[in-house]
Parts: sequence; structure tokens; C-alpha cells
Amino acid sequence: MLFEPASVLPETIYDDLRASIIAQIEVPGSAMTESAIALRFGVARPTAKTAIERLVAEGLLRRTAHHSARVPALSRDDIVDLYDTRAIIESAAIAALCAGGTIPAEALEAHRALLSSASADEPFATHDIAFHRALVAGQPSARLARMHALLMGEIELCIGQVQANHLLTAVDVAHQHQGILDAVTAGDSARATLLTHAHIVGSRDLLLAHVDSRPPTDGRPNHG
Amino acid sequence: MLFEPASVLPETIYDDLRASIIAQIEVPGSAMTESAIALRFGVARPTAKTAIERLVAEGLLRRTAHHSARVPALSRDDIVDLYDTRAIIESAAIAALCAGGTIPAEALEAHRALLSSASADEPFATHDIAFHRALVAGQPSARLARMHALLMGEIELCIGQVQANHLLTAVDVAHQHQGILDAVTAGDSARATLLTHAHIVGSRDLLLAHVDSRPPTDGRPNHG
DNA sequence: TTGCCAAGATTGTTAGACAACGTAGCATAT
DNA sequence: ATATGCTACGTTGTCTAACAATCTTGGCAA
Repeated sequence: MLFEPASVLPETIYDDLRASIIAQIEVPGSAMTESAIALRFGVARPTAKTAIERLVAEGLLRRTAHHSARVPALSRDDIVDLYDTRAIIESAAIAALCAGGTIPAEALEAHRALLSSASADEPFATHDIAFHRALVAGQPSARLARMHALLMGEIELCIGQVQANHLLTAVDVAHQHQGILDAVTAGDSARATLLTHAHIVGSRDLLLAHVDSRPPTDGRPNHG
Repeated sequence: MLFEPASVLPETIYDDLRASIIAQIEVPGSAMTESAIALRFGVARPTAKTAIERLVAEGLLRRTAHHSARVPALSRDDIVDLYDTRAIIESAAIAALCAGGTIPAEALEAHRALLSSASADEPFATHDIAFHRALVAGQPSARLARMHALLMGEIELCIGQVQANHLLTAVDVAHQHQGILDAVTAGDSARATLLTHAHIVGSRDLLLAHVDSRPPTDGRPNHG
């Protein structure tokens, strides 16, 4: 993903598990043992192991030595940290993109897809994420793109919640995206940075308000 | 490192190889095959493989499918990208540190060690790096610290060169560090951010001037 | 109730093997 | 002599099977 898809078989398992986690088919806290994954996909345990290790490296699973990997339940602090760091990285990336002044084709495509899913009232999280990924990928710094990719795994967990609970509509998101695109096209770096920051912090606050309104399903915040 | 040392044996190999690469015992371009590493450390090939994969993830090795991992020769563009991204991340981290207003104990310790190596005219790159790592680690955002750790692997490659060629003295570095510490202690976020940025960009420019003054060992800039 | 011990579960590590892929060198044809 | 295609080798990708080390859990005894 960041560098090379080293292999295809673990890649398949990785993709499948990743989708399961983000779609919250695997509830937070549930354990994923190497053996179980291996059995489920009909592969050897080491193969399942590499897939799990990739998800751990990406922050989508957590584990300690000799313990099963578990789907993390993001705390309020995690969400704040995640979005704030993302705002730093992505604002810098948009600023770098302004220097070039051209919008990547993939970003425009994702933007159109988002608009069409808005009128069809379909799930739009995928297109939202694709848009942001494309913008950052189109900017010249490879390291900044790498940082962003590392963050987006966990961010997808959050965006999935934003969409599932209808905290934002596709129209809202598309409108904010349009503003960013306009600023970049105009070469207005300050405005583009500001809008990007506001876009991200806005999503963060909506998600936080939602989390605060409904305390965690389990009443043990100080555990393990 | 970032999350958990999953295992001890690959960790040992990883540490050893990492040190070899940063000390430039392994010259850029040299190949490291899985079998060779396995033989050298007396372990199975998969064990060597995991160590190599960690180094690849950190940017200290590069490889493509069915090719040996190779120590990268950082290009001029790589150096610029690396330092500029580092400036973004680390400036943000120092700003976050100012909110707390307290200097981590490890940072002070590294600072003292740097001063003492200045008077003894010893290698100081280790303490320089430890100082920056400690400052970022002492700041509250776990994700920002993760980004920084990912960057520091390749940065160490550069700092090794700065020291080997005496582009900066330990006294210079310590003086700049002192300024950053003072600004953080005073809670002057703007000044701390500015000094951090200048410190990093200054190192970058020294290294670039050095690289420009002596063209690459091999006369093929447009290759691969 | 508390502490200890043993069994089960899980991961860490290894050995060995075969398959897939890339490269270099050789043989052949022009 | 040169260019082209093929073959053999080196390297990584992936798998199976097994043993070792470690953590947790349950039962038993004081």
C-alpha cells in the first residue's frame, strides 16, 4: 500500500478483514486469533499472521505479545488526537498542492462520485475518503503522503461512524470539498489551508458531540 | 517501537541491521538478501524476512517484489522532502508541548549529554536525535509521535552525514536546542515553533550545500 | 477467601519445500 | 559480428507442520 503489495494472498485477507473492521462487522473489543483467521480463509497460520500484522501496523487492530489481536474501541481522546493530527498533515498537504495549482484527476473523479451518491442517497464515505486521499497523493511530498496514509486507516473507522449516524450529508461534504477545490485552483494557499482545517475540525466536533451524547456501550472506561 | 516489540528475535536482528545501515557500514546500493541475513544471524529465513520488512516499512531499506532489499541512496529531493516534512511534524509537536509547558526529563538528559560530548569532541548525533525524540514523545499526541518516529529512521541517515562531514558542531546544535527549550519553558509557542523550524531547515541547507558541492559518487543521476 | 498449580489457548519461531518471477549468460540464427 | 530467444540460476513468495515460550483460566488446597 505505502510501497509495494508484497504478496497477493495475504493482501486478499488483509482487504477482507479491513473492510469487515471498517464496516463494523467486527465489533470493537472482539478478538481475532491467527488460527481463526487462517481457518476462515483456508490458509496457513503464518499467512493470516502477516495480514493481521499489517492491520496492526495501520492501527486497525491492536495486540500485545502472546495475546489475540483486537479491534480497538476508539476513545474520545483517540478521536481528538486522530482528527487534530490529520488536520495538521492534510492542511500542509493542501498547501503544497496549491504550489502546483492543479487538481489531481482522481480527486475530481471522487468529487463527482460523491455528488452523484448525494442525489441517490447512497453511502458516500468511500468517495469522501477517496477524495482526500487523491488530494494528498497529488501533492509532491512522498513522506507527507506516507504520514497521511498511516493516519487514514483509523480515520476510516471514524468516518464510518459519521456516515452510519447521518451526522453529515453527502451534500454538506461535497459543498465543503468544492470550496477547497476552488481555493486550490485559485492558488489561494491560505484559504485552502483554512478550509481544509475547518472541514476536518468540523467533522471531528460532530463526531465528538455524537459520542458524548451516547456514553460507551460498556461502563468500564478504566479497564486493561 | 511504535506499538509493541512483537518478538525478540527479529527485534535483535532489526536493531543490528538498523545500526549497520545508519553507521553506513552497509554502503548505499548494497543488496541484503533474506538468505544472507538468515545465515549471518543463524536464524530461519522467515525470521530474517520480518526484520527486513520492518526496515523497509521504516524507509531504511527499499525493495521491489522478487528483488533483494537494498540500502537506499538518498537523493537531493529525498533530503529536501525528508527535512521539510520533519519541520512540519516537529514544529506541530513543539507547539503541542508548549501547551503543557514542561520539558520531558529525557530531553534534558539528552541535552546535557550533548553538551558534554561537545567539550569532549565526541560523536554527538545520538544525543541530538535523542533530544528531538524525547521532545516529541513528551507531547500528548500519540499519532504525531508515531509520524515523527516513522520519519526519524531516514533522518538518522542524514544526521549521520551531517556529523561525519562536520557540517555542524555539537556546540552549535546545543545552542539551538537551548533556545527551543527556553521558548517552551516560557510558554512562547510561536517562538518555539519558529526556532524549531529554523533549526531543522538550517540543518537541511547545510547538508544540501554539502551534497551539491560534491556530486554523487556515481555519475548517473537519471537512472532507475 | 486466598494462594498455588496445572492445563488449555495463543503466539513466537523454526525447518523444509515448492512455485513464481527476473536476470544473466549461452546458443543460435541472421 | 550482432541480435534474438531460451535456459539455468538466484531470489523472493507462500505453504505446511511442528515445537517452544508465554499468558490466562480454572480447580484445588490451606
